[in-house]
Amino acid sequence: MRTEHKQRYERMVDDLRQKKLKLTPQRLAILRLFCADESHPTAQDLYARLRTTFPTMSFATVYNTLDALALAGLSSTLNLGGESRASRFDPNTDPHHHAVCDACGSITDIPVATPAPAASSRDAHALDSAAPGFSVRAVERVYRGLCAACRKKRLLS
Amino acid sequence: MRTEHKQRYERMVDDLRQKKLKLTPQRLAILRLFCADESHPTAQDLYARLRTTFPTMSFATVYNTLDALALAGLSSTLNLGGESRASRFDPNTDPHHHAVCDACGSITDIPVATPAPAASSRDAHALDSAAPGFSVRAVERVYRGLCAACRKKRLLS
DNA sequence: ATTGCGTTTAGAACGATTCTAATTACAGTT
DNA sequence: AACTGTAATTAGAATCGTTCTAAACGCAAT
Ligand SMILES: [Mn+2]
Ligand SMILES: [Mn+2]
Ligand SMILES: [Zn+2]
Ligand SMILES: [Zn+2]
Repeated sequence: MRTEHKQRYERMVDDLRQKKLKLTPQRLAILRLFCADESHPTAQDLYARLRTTFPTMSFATVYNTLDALALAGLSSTLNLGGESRASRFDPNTDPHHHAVCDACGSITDIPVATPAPAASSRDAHALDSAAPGFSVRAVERVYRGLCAACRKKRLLS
Repeated sequence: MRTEHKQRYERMVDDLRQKKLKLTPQRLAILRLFCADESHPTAQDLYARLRTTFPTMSFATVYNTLDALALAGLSSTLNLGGESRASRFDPNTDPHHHAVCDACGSITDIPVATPAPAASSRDAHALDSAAPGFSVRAVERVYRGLCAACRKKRLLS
């Protein structure tokens, strides 16, 4: 998986260059951290980690850089509610779903299963009768429940 | 559909009574408005409408009442991001999905299609290999795209 | 009618995000 | 290597949505 992250980083840097955006040390530091982060971090998460090696880093810069990536389609934003209402940022551009643990809040990527034609036509029908003429651009799916670790903990108590 | 809303209202009032919560005029006004609202209103939306007929109503009361309903499982909360980051409240307790318009932000309920066993087992497998041991409590699905009205507008321009 | 305690209220506090205006520094030019 | 235009960074203020607080109120049981 290291190569995958490397590729992500390259794509991000290329995009900044191509858009004539400046390759500042702040941006590169954010990119290095973000491209390898599977945890769906909040802006706070990233800021806190960046601060240790980059004490002058500002919040606005974190948000600005994530915005630039989002504009390029290289990052997306998740709003999952729950404890903290903070947005979570996702460097994984492959279409995928999310499993969110009710107890610990961990977010896991779930690759999309190629859907059976019968099922997807049934879904399409349900959609079309409830929202006629709606044209779908994307479908998001969130599984809510308990991750393996939290389920184990719950059984012990 | 009027009867359905009436039933919702009755269930909400019954629940307050059963929980020994007081049937204040504020709560009843919120319930009357909310039980018949298919638009997934924000707290602001409800507050603004309540204020016209109930000028002393406070924000805290709106939130408190929605919390009480949520605790009873009679209301749920949606965090869809986008323009406003405000939570949307949903009095529809049937399991259902949502179609959200990118342009106008409208949210439409989509009943769940009874899934084909083949498809759901494929999904289960994808979930289990990416998040082994995760126990699912609920699945949320959001269709993003353009509603019929906004698509029409887009074609004209 | 009395009264206790749950409820409402206005406004302050809070967390997350965006904006502002002054400073800094990248990258292209000389 | 120095210069320079302009984009980016910074700290802090502002804003938005939501929750908290403490005092006043009023439902409902007696
Ligand atoms: Mn993800
Ligand atoms: Mn709904
Ligand atoms: Zn967990
Ligand atoms: Zn629309």
